[in-house]
Parts: sequence; C-alpha cells; structure tokens
Amino acid sequence: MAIPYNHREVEQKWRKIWEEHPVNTDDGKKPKYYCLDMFPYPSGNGLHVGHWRGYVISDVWSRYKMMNGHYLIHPMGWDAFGLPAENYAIKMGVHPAKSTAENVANIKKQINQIAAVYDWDREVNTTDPNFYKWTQWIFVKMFKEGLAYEKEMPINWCPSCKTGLANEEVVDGKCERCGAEVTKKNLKQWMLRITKYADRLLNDLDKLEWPEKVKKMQTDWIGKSNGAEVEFKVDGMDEVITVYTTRPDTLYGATFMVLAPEHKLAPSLSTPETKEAVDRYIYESSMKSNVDRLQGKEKTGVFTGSYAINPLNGEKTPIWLSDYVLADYGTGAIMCVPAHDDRDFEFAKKFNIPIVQVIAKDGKEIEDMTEAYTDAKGTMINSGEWNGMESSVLKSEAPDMIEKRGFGKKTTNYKLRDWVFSRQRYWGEPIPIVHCPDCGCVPVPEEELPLLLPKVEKYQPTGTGESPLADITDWVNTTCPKCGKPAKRETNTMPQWAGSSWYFLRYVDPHNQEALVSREKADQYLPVDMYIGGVEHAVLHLLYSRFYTKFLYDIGVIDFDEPFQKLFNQGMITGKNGIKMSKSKGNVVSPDDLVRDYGCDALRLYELFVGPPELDSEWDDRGIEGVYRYLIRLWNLVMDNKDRNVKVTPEMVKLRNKMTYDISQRLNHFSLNTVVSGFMEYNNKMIDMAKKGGIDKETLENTVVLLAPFAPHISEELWHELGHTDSVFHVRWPEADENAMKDTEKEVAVQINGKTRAVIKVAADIDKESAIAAGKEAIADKLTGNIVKEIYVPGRIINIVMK
RNA sequence: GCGGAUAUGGCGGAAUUGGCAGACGCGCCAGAUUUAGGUUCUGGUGGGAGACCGUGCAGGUUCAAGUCCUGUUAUCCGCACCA
Repeated sequence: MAIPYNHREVEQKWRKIWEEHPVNTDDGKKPKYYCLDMFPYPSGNGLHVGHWRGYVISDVWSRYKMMNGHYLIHPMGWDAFGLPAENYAIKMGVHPAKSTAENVANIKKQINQIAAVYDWDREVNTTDPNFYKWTQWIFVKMFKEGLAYEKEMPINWCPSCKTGLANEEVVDGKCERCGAEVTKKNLKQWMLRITKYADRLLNDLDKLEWPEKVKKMQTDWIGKSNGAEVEFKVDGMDEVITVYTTRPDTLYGATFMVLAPEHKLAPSLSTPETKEAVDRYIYESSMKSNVDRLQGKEKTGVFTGSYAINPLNGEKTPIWLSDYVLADYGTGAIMCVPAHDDRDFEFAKKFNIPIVQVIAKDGKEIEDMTEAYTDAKGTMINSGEWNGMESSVLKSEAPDMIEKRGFGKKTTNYKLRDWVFSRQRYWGEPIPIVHCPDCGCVPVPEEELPLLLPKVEKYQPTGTGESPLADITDWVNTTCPKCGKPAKRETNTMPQWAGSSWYFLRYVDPHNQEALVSREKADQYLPVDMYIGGVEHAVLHLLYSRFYTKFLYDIGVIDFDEPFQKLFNQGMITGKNGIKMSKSKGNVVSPDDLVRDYGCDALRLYELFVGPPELDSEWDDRGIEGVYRYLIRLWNLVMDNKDRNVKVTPEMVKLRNKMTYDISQRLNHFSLNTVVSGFMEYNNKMIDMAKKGGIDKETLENTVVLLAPFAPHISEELWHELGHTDSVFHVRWPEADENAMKDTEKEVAVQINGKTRAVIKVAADIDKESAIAAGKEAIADKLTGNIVKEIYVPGRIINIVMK
C-alpha cells in the first residue's frame, strides 16, 4: 500500500523548499508578466474565505504565465494609511502606527497560507517614509505644475469621520466608509485638478481590456456632454444670465428660465412684490441637506418677478428659482423647454407656464401634451428661420450658429469635479506645503522629503475642520523654504487614495532612494498586464490611478499613460442567502480551519470551484470535501501507477491531449470553476482507464503539470514522485496536439422531429448520405410517416423531419 | 426613472455558442468493507406508471431554442433632477 495523502506534510515540505529555492526567477531574457492584486488595507479582522478568492485567481494566472516562460512581477503590499486604519486604532485605543504594524504582521501570515508566488522583496507599505516620500514628491510635482491648488469652498463633510471627502467617496449622500449622512462645510481645501485630464481619462478607456461595466461607470462619472452656452439679457437690468444647454435646437421653445437658488444673481432679481418669497426660498434651500434635496421628488420653485429676453426671438421669459437646478454644474442656470424636457415639463405643468412645441413628433404638433417629447427626432416647427430643419442636424449645428450670431458659444461640460484632496485627520501623509505670510504656499523642497508624520499622543480627529497635527506647535511652526521667515506647515493630510494611486509603480523598484522608480526598471517591468480585484474601486482607486499615471507620463517619469492593461473583477464570496460576510452578521468563514483540515491546495481549488469567478458565490463549507476527495484520488492514482510501466495506447494519448486542450481553453477564458470540474472529470476517466489495464506515466505527468498552477504543493510532490528532480514550475506548459485528440468515431443522436430516438456510433469522417442511412436504420421501426427533410450536423445530430 | 447583470434538479453550478439539458461536485438513497459510527469503495439520483413534460413567465423564429427575436416578472448592482 502506498503512502496516503497527507496534505500537511506535503505542503510544509514544499513551502520550505520554495522559500529556499524560489521558482520565479529573472534571467534577464524571459519576457516579464506583471500580475497585480489590489493591495489590502491591513484590517484587524484578518482574512476570510472571500479575500482568498481574488488572490487565488491571480496566483493561478501568474503561475500559468510563469509556466509559459515569463518572469513574474507578482507583488504584495499594504495600503495602511487612511480612515479605516485610524478608526480601528481609535476603537482599540492604540496608536495607529502600532496597530497597523501588528495587523500587517498578522495578515501577512494569513496571506502566506495561500502559497502565492509573491515576491516579498518587493513588498511596499504606504505608511513607510521611504514610500510616502514619493507620494509627497508627486504632490509637490503636481503643485509645481499647477495641478494642486488651494481653494475655499463648501465640501462634503462627514460628521462621524470628522473629515472632508471627495465626491467619489459620497454614496447616496452618505459617507462611503461609515454611512453617516454627509453635510456641507466651508473649508479651505487642497484640490487636484483631475478635470484637466477628463478628456484623456475618457478617451483612453478605449485602449483598455477592462470589463465594460467598469468602463461605463467611469464614462458616466466623467459625464461629458456637448452643447452650448447661451446668453439671455435680463429685461430692464444690465445683467446677462448664461445658461448651458445640450439642446440648443430647442431654443425657440424656451418659455422660462430657472436659476439655482445659490446663483449669485438670484437675490437681485426679485421685485418688491416677490422679494419676501424669493429670499425665503433661497434661505430654505440653503438649509436643506444633500439628502433632503435629492429626496424631494415634487419640484418646488419661486418666480423672481424678472424676465429674460430670448436672444433668438426677443420674447420675454419669466425667471424662476428652483433647487432642481444644480449650482455647481454648467452655469447654475438653465433655459427651460417644457415641451422637450421631462423636468421642465413637470415644472411648467405645476406652475402653469406655457409649453411651446418646436419639434414635430411623427410630423405633427401634439394636441394635449401629457409628457415631454425628448427625442431629437423630427422637423423643427414654431422656430422662425429654423423651421423645417431636422432637429438632430440642428442639435449639432446650433452651437456654431449661436457662436456666430454672438450670443453664446459652443461648450463641453463634465460631471467630473476636481478632487478634494485634504483630510482633517492624523493617519495620512502630511501635505508637504509651508504657508508663508510673504510667499504664500511654498512646497517643501524635494531633497527634504519625506516630511515625516510627527508622532503624537493625541491623534483623534478634532471635528473643528482642523487636523490633529495643528496642535503640534513644534511641528507646525517652521521657516519658509523660500525666504527663511517664520511660517506654518500645512496640517491637513492626504486621503487614503494618495498612496494607492501609484503603488504599483514602486513594486518594480521598491528600494530606490533616488527616484520613485528608475526609468530602466519602469521600461522593463511596467505597466501592469493584469490587475485583479473587487469592483468596488471602479470609480475611486481606478480613476485616481489612471490620473496619476497620466501625470507621471506627462512629466517624463514613465513612458506609458495607462497603468492597467487588463482588469478582472472577481465576484464576492457571501455567506448563506447572499449575505455579505461580516463580523457583525456572524457569518464570516475563516480560511484557517479549512487549511488545517483540508490543506491549502484543496481550499485553493474550492475557492475556484464555488462558481464563475466574475460572479458572487455563496460559500458552503461542505463542498470542499469534494475537491479534497479528488486530490486523494489523484494522489492514489499516481502512486499506484507511477511504476507500472504501462504501454501507451492511442486512447491514453487522446485523453492526455484532450485534457490539455480543455484545461488550457478554459483557463484562457478565465472559466476557472470549469477548469476544476474538468480536472475531476478527467481524473474519473483516468481511474477507469487505470482499472482496465493501467495508465501511462506520461499522461500522469501531464496531469500534474496542468494542475500545478492550481494546487502547487501536491503537484510538485507528485512530480517528484514521478521521478523528477527539478521543480514542476520549470516545466513548460504543455500544448495539445489537436490531431492526436481527434475521435475516429462519434456518437450521434438520431432524432425524429427534434426528439432523440437513438444514439449511434459512426465514423467521424462519414459522409452525409451514409450517416443518414445509418441513422434511419437505427430507428427504422419508428419511421412511419412521410419524410419531409433530413438533417445531418457532422458528428452531432441526425434529424429526420416527418409528417 | 435610466443603465447593467442574473434567473437551469433538494443545493452550487455545466452545456465547444442554435444541435442528446442537468457535466462536475454537494446532498440524498441502496449495497460492499467495518463489531458499530465515520472514512473508503460500487451503483443510483429532474418530474411522471406511461406516451411524454421540463432551463423565471407569455408569445415568436427554426428541422432543432437554456442559447436568437418581442414582451413581461423578480432579485442584485451602478447612476440618479448633470439641463
């Protein structure tokens, strides 16, 4: 009796050997392959089986690339600055530096259980001064290029986290982190001019092999629209209101105008009769929170008493105020065409404002309009000189026409806002700026970076809009790098996204003291070929990283302007009934026990086997038994047959090639769940074959090589049991000989009117007539009607159509 | 409201893209081994006595539909007055 499979022994043995003799080596000749995991925030809760999934997928893919002759960049690091780490530290009552270090050590231990081929020499940590030196350096460069600027403005403020937030961090009017309702607060903030890159961020999406869903989300977030700004004179006043519209073709249909209550002209447009109502409306709007404003479905508004002159036809249109117009988009004022816009229609109906149709629907004017006609399809009517034009044509030509006539201009607008970059918190990179009374904002000289985050006793957020750093007078008081006079340091810190926006560059040159990354190494190992992680970063981290990469390209640090060529979003692993795993729900499954009982290899396989990798999957512990049994059966199969000297038959050759073909195909399509089921299926076939007379060594070897990226330890062990001394990971990934896997005989279903009546075996190269004849013979007793049609799909189906 | 994804046995899920629905696994049933339980092994397992019926629901195209078309429902995700 051979030795039974003991996962613990096998896994411990190879873990140690691989540590001493790494399998991923750079000989300077192999092409690189950079496969990146989204680096984790080192949470105190440790890993659950859901975290494993992405790491297993990326490791399988990496090892597969390695066996195809690549040198891997497959690193891991820690996104350790930011709110979650700080909130955790506050909760536990320890300094974030301490809790972060502990959590990193703990999670690293857990990640090592996965047995991924991470190159720990490349490890980075965003809180390491040697790392954040370069995070600060990039900020200084951006400041010098005019991309980082200070501005006082109402920003999103989380009262629970006591810090400002970027637009991207506000979800449904709530804080992305803690769920508290976000309020507005006037604060002087550091901003990054990401809007300057809006067009490139949008257009370059085309170059990327990313899930369409993510591209769409970024496209929508950037929100580009083309249209025109049109100037309306205010009747009887020396004022002009500029509106932005994407539908200048409907200008003749503009029967009123609405300004956001925050519009700077709003208070001055009231008349003595309307003043009270107007002032009250402006005040009430200012008191509403974001959430209230979104929830108020019924439109509200007030007439100012003033009129604007439509520049095309000279007609007087009433000017209203309403909070359905956003102050910070376009010009904060719109022209309203109730006949062709849903919102304007609703407003006009409510306040009895005339509706003028200017695009004919189905060639005519609509009587008793009950909803707006919003398509730009149809001929223009009621539109003076534009009558008879096609609306879609006019829509694209009108901006130029308006520009020529001198009352407006062609304009492009974006929903994307500049990035609010300061946080009023302790645990982040200090913003390397000195405020000098004479010189203004002066960056810390590059050679003085990193500007260290001072150690403090009190790191709790103040809630006043100032960072806890403001209390450390020794640190705050400094001298101006430019003029040498007394000056004060910026006390805000950077958001968590600062480090994660560029960390992937550092992995290829993590110890460089002179540069963020040397140009040689950047050219050699970058960009990232495959990026694997959850979809939750679709518009946060992934947009910011693209922005940073483009900036670093522009200033010549790197020679590419997109960081991640391919992106794969793995689905979430949930608890029973699709409930997200969380400590509070008590449904967290820890990988530790499973590794102990079934081994790393079995858990790796099961992580893949639970379902299609891109979809969410419910975890069920019991299923792991299945893959574990498979490993035992494979082990026994190899052990029982490795020394039998079985004569190779064409069947074995066929099986081997089919297996190679199937596994490779599925792997290339990222159908990793079916790869695992494929291994089991072929294993059952090999066991049958072995029972009947044996299985040849070459087929066993081939199996073990194919399995290696998925279950590295057992594969390595069996590879050596099969008589090899070098690592299985140095074997080249096999190629299927498609000729050798062809069947000489095929099973063909014989149908009558699409219903299977028999299954026959025919020669694979049989001609149509013979096949049909053979089929008919097999079902002769059932051929009772008139045959109308006979269909033969080679190697698959014979269908006799009978009446 | 708009956009996207998903829907297949008791359960997770397969289905070379229009060609034998339910691969593979879990669970369950029976048998063998075992003093017994567990492990392991062998066989069975969509429904129905049956002809047949079966891929969320209703139609359609086709010799043939889980797959294509039209409509519809449910769940999840994203966006949400962006003029």
